[in-house]
Amino acid sequence: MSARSRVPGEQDFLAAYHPADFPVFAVTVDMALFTVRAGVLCTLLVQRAEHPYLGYWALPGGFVRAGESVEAAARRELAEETGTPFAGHLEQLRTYGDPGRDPRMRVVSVAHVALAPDLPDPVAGGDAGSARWWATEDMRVPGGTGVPGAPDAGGADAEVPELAFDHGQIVADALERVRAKLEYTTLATGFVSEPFTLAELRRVYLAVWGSAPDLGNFRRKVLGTAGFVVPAERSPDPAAGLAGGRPPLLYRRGSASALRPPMLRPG
Amino acid sequence: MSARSRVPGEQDFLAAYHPADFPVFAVTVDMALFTVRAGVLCTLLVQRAEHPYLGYWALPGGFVRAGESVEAAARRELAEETGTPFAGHLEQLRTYGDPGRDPRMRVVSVAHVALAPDLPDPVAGGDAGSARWWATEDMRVPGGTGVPGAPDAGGADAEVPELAFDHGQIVADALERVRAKLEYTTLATGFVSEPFTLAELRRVYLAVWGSAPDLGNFRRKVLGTAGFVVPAERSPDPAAGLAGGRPPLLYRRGSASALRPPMLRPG
DNA sequence: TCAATAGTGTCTGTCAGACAGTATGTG
DNA sequence: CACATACTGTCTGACAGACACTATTGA
Repeated sequence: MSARSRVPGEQDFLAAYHPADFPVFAVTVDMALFTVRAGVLCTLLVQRAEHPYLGYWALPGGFVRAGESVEAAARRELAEETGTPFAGHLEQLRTYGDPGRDPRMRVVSVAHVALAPDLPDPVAGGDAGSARWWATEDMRVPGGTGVPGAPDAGGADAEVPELAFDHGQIVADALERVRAKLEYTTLATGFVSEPFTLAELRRVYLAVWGSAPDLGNFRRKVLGTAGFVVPAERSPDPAAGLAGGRPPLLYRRGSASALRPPMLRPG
Repeated sequence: MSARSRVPGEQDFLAAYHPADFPVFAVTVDMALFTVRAGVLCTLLVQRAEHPYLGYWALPGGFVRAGESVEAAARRELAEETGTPFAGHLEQLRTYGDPGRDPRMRVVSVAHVALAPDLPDPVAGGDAGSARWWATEDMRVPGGTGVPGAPDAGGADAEVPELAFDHGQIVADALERVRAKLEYTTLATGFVSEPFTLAELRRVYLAVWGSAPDLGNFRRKVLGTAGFVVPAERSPDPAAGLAGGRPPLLYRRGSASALRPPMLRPG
């Protein structure tokens, strides 16, 4: 950027520049926000209160504002939905820009994946008529089979949301991204709040993959990977004593992010 | 999509809809196109003939047209640069949309990664002043160290292009994507033209990673992975006899796309 | 016969899958 | 004590790293 000023004539050019005839787009962000609640992988959806797709469920999102970066727009939307500055993991997924995906006008949406530990029920208000967590397993998603084998949140005849726009495809792509990153990164720690036990961390894999790695092998992999987790002080927490059994050791997230070699999904 | 028409009032709403006051963007595609030429990983750049960044080198790309999908725009740009419909691998990389990345107006660019075997020198003409292949190793890229150990195309004091916009960052991200995908997919076969030898395929890894896997282990992995490559008929090609030595077996791309477990980079 | 390229065999360590066992808490 | 949860040990097979070896061509 700093080297640009040395091009002769550029300032004059820019001063005289007027946008030419190119197509005009709206740019939005859509957030596939995941959390694990009671052992079930959940996705946040909002029910549309306006046309098009009135009454359908959609990913939270909105327009990118003038002067606002795409990532800033994503964080703003997350903060609006959760009521606090977003502290979890956020990454870009991909951009969906087919003509006709929004019947109003030409919109390209930069979809993101976000995840955080055990988020509360969404705050009321906002531009959405209503917002709630849905078990990702229950969402009818293109090519997706849900999460077979995971604890069932709503039974076989649970409600299923009808998704607006191409948001079913976005959820499917986001879910596959999260499943894949659990294999070769330490992303799973982003689903648990600190301090956490290894059993809690393993239940994240169960919720996301639908099956958990063998207990012993899982412990060996996690504890044998430098920086995956670090021991935490044993809290004098008596509230955890609701279940009889040996009290578990506690851990916090480590500094490592990659897993080499990866932890492969069973099956 | 077909279920939408059942929402009462939607057609009326859309008929009366006028775009509200939201920011207006231009949407472009930028193509990080890779090929291997004479054992060297190369990237196509075009020299800008206009402000801003006049004289700087940029990734080929352009505006997405009205009614055109983002992927169609990417394929159109590739065809314009190479002179033929693009037959290689194409995938979306990520979207770059920081305000200020283009001084003229607000632009979000959907960057793509493309690769193909041994592409020829670019065709003259087009909107670019000139286009040429650059050794990816020679490109000054944020956080990048080039490809140490690979055959050197231009010597230690080779020319280095100065990149326009944030294209240095895009090239760095694209290179890392390709390097990573060589580990867990069969993407490397997209760099060689059929039929190919295992030595040629291995030289792809050398060019992209800067170091090649051990010969014996590489053959074991490739031939032991069902669908990575399939044997081709031994061509009666006498032109290949320019070098003394045992004539190699020939292969074609197989149907497999994933490598489980992956082939890890050395180092 | 030599040089040059292609291809094979094998030893070894690492690590994941499978699963049986031990430890430590509560009622 | 039984019981529940947490944690450890170990056998085995798959596979990658390292490297020595054989094969087939042309000059």
